[in-house]
Amino acid sequence: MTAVPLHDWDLAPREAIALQRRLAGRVERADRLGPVRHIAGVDIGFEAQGEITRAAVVVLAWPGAPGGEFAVVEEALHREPTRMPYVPGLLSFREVPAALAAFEQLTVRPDLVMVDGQGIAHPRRLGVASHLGLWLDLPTIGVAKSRLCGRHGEPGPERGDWSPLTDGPEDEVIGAVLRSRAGVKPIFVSPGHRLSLTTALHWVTACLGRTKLPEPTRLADRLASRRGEKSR
DNA sequence: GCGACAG
DNA sequence: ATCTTGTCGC
Repeated sequence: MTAVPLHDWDLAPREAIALQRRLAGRVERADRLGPVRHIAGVDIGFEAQGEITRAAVVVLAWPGAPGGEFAVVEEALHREPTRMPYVPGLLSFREVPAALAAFEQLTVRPDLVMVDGQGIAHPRRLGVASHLGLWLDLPTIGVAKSRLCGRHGEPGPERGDWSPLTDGPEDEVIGAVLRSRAGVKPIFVSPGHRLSLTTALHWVTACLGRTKLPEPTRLADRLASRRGEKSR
């Protein structure tokens, strides 16, 4: 095997970019999902002025209740010293190691994973969702709150309306700008690994509750930012 | 050289 | 991402 050892997470920007180019070629954009019974949400937060990284994973049962509520099957939180600063385009090297550690705590292996960040909607087509998907060998979807690269028009006003996110000279479609809630800034959805954009949109839409973010990501976000203790 | 830039 | 109060609106 030509597996990259874990210590190679600490690479100089130059090498990290070269690695992304190689890994991008291994990302699968065609659907390869099994039956979906468990959907996970992943997000990373920080504490102590960014010195400590908090990786949170929340596993939900599919399907949920009619009202858009899902049963939480399991939660995992991993804390570790932050390994590197935020560098646009190299986010996965900062967040994926901690996310993998959190996944190791799980007793159930999710069938689909939603990650806070971009999938292939990345300069080298290897956003954090794609990178994590490759390491876990699981279908992943990138759900970002803002744009990293690409061009797009304004999506329609209704929940579910979306417009394609394109990039490059060939106008390659790399994701979708989705109106997840009326009257709110849209979210950026892109395939991470092992699924198409159409399928990614299907699942993100299916997991929308009353808020802007789909439930998996929203709950992971809350746990990573330790907001679960507050407001109660 | 001048912007743009997930979390 | 995180630091932070009140405030506008359903």
